[in-house]
Amino acid sequence: MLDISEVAKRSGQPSSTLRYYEKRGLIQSVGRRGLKRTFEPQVVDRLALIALGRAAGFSLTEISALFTRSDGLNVDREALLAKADELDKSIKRLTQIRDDLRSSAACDAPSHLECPNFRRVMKAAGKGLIPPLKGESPSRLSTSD
Amino acid sequence: MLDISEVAKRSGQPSSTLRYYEKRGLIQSVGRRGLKRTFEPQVVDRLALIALGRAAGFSLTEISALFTRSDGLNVDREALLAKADELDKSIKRLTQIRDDLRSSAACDAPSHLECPNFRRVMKAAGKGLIPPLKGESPSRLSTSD
DNA sequence: GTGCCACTTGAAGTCAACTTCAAGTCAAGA
DNA sequence: TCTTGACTTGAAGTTGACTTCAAGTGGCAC
Repeated sequence: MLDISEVAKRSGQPSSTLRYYEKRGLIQSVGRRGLKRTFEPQVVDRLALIALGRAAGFSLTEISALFTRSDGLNVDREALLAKADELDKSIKRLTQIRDDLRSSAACDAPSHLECPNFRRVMKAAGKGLIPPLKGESPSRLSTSD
Repeated sequence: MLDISEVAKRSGQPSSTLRYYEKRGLIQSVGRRGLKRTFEPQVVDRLALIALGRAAGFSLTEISALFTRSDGLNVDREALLAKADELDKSIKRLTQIRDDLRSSAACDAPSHLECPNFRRVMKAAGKGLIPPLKGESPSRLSTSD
């Protein structure tokens, strides 16, 4: 049995997060030693699973659903594949945007507005064909914080 | 000259967003017709530019900075390229996660925890080697809303 | 001239995933 | 025995990008 600080250490999550996850039903403590929560070592694997889900872009709500629909450690394979497909779409779109960004930068028209490529991109962006990545900027993705 | 609802129609952004953008200094109205803001048609291009930036993952603050550092329509090419590089990293990471997700789903070990691939993934995720895509889930990326 | 209705405002609310805070508790070491 | 300090709690705060709200205004059709 592990106490919360041990789980925090092993999972890399602060205990505030662990308490939050427990409140959300993502993990369970098995008892108390005095005031302190006690966790089974297994919870560390579960937290790794949650971290993977978050990395793949699952929301905590989606992750709960996965757990509910599964036996607790084995996750719905269908859902995994569906998420992989979603990621594929994201990747394609990001690739497109990246390329557009590069050709916009490379375009030597006097104004970006006169660059045919840029106009096309803007038209697409304006029409919502490139819906924004809401939330945190992807720069976060490349910083290991 | 366009009024706010015309700009909204042409840009696809609700007028609340336009007012918000103006407050943030991302766009400017040129006058009033009575109470109503008046915009130059050019603002539609600017909004398209903003939409592109958002799609590429720039925050509104970053976009302001780009405008400040540029002449208003031509954007800092360096910044564009830097963002493209950032997107490259994001894409690589998402690709990795996607593949991990697929091999986890395909793995026929009795438990995911016994799948060597899955264990590796979880270890990486747990160690923060795959920092989460915070904010909105990428599913948003594939829905054209 | 008068009523409609799209606009105006600042302030407050929303969402997700946490973090921070203030106040309290309790096992354990000196 | 008493202090220490890591834990506990619920509530409130944070961030970014907006949206929603309540109350007010004014051009324009009738």
